[in-house]
Amino acid sequence: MRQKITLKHIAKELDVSVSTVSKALKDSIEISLDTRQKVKAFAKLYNYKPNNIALSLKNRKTKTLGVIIPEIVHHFFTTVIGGVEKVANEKGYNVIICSSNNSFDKEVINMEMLASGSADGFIMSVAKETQQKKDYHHIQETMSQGMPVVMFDRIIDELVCDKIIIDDAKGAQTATNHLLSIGCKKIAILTTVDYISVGKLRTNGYLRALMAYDIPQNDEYILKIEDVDNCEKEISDFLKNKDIDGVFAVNELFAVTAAKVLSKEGINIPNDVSIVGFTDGILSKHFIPSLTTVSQHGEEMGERAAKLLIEKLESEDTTTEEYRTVIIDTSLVERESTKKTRKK
Amino acid sequence: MRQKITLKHIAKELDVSVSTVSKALKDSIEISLDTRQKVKAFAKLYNYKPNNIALSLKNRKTKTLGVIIPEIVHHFFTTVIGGVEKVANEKGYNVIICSSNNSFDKEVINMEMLASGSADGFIMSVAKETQQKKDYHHIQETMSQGMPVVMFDRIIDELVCDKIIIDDAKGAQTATNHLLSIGCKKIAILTTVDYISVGKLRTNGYLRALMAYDIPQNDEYILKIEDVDNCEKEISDFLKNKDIDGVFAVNELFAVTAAKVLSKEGINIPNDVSIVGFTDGILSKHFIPSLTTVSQHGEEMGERAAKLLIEKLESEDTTTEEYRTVIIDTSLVERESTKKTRKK
DNA sequence: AATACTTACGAAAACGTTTGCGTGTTAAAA
DNA sequence: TTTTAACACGCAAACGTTTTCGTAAGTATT
Repeated sequence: MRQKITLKHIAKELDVSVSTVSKALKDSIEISLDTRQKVKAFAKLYNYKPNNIALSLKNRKTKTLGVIIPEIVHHFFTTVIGGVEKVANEKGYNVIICSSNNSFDKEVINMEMLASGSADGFIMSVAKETQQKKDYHHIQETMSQGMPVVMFDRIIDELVCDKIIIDDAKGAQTATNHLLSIGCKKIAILTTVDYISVGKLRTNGYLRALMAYDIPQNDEYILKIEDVDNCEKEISDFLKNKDIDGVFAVNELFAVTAAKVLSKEGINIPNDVSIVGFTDGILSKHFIPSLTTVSQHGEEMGERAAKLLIEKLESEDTTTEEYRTVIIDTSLVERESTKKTRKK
Repeated sequence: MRQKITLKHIAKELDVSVSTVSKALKDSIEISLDTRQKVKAFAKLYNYKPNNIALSLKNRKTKTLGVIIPEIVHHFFTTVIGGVEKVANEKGYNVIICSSNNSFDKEVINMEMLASGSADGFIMSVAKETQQKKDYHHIQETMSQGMPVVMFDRIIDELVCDKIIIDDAKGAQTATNHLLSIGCKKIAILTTVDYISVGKLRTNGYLRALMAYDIPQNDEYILKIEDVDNCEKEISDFLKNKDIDGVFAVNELFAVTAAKVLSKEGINIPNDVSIVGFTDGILSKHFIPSLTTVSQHGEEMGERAAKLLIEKLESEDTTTEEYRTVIIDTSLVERESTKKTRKK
């Protein structure tokens, strides 16, 4: 088993010093052409690759981006990661992904692990538990150590850092507006409990849209779901015999579940009830009927986040603290779960 | 902006040597109780965390597992990652995930990057392109440098290393058998082109099942799909007016697409045609009708792979080369897309 | 022949750890 | 009082790089 080859090995073999080898490999004019060629040939032959760890230590930067997300088995988040990877690779950065599994403790552990030398900066979306506890010491800690953090999607308002978000309220408003514009009057919303920031914002958008149409808020039409894993029963109970003609769901799962339970009761989608979801994932696309939904452009989020982070990392330590919040436009993807717009 | 604190800082502040600090933090009896306490208090106050990079360099191991997968936006692969992360974290390992995007070049780049110091070993499933090119030099190279590699799902038979697979042929045979057992006689298969190893294996399983029932192979019933992104048209053309009563699809997308085009033609599932898919993902679960499918137990694969890799990493360099191939059992998840078994 | 440049290379420090070994101080034993 | 042992700590090397600086030899200039 051939060992990994180092500068030292090459140096010994060629009977020159380590520094000569290093310089030769970088084509330094300090070294004679003859020696340079010899060294390079040897290095190539033995497939020499500089050791990243040693470089990181020396340069005090790792050229890797730490990504912390709440779930790894999740279409939206992986889309974002795709975007991050894309620009990271373009710019010669590595990406380390850790999932917190929505656990506060694991988020802290992962962050500390990555912060102690493994990554130069962070792209993150916080865990549910973190949002509940409102304990952000780990994030503040790493920021105060000079490591930039870019938050996306599930962000923390109180934290001063770069942020990439969509206008959740506006997206929800657009979605609800669409339902209203095709003639829906009695629109239910399937949302999450309030401590999930995006859930709350989307609920606000829904309410705003209603208000603009002079429709009063009716709590009978609002379902806040805590236990996502058992949402089917909750949604079924909620929707049963309810006099509605539209449903806005704050995520994909709620949307298809609604479609499912309504279909089961013989209600036709979209003729009897129109449905709009949030997040343009696999389910929305392939479900029958395919779902009209608000696309969050996850990949773009990832790209922007990575760009922002790398920019920050490479700006020569200007201590000019300046933080940006970029808002990615959502777009409504119209499909079969809503009636066609009448007027056009 | 407080800088990251190092042993040197502590040493200077407390007017002792770096080695004393290091030893004190490890509670070495070489250091007086008094000093130990002072150092530890100080370290705690300033939240000292040893620098991973320096440790990696010193110990010549990173305590990091490199994971390379063909796609990151993919339910099955993320499930596997979930399993890997789980046991890695339990055992104090970090995980770096890179996606090759099914590109050979990117796979090579990622592997070399991780191999040059960032990871101690690999868990990987190779890119489509790699399977086509049959160029495995990068994998062989890293193995010959003493870094263990565990392959899963899309493995390379020619490579001598640990492997975690499912018995694709057997899973496919079980699936086809199930169709046969509920009375299907004319079973089509929707599969991939042959260079995708799992596709080929699953096709073999399908044929074996048919053979056992004395049904001759009929190429009219076999569709090999190259362009996954445009499979709908291909499947639609293939299925149109075909006299079949069962479909076996080698992945989720083919299965739902089949269900979709059949439904559109007014064919009832499962009464007219039963469908069995492969991979138990979101789609199979939530589609209407929900799909009977072969579950690959991705998380378990990930767990086993991580365990195997860590074992290898921690076995004291016994040069006793010994490689294992573990076969994870598949299971058939019966849902609505197949008729109920008659006999019981 | 004396001086001044080139040329081509090596030594050493630095990044942050850990650890074996050496050593000065003090206290105990002879 | 001298020898010995225990104690508490520092030195230095090592991991693999890069880079600044120093310098020996050779070449060119006067």
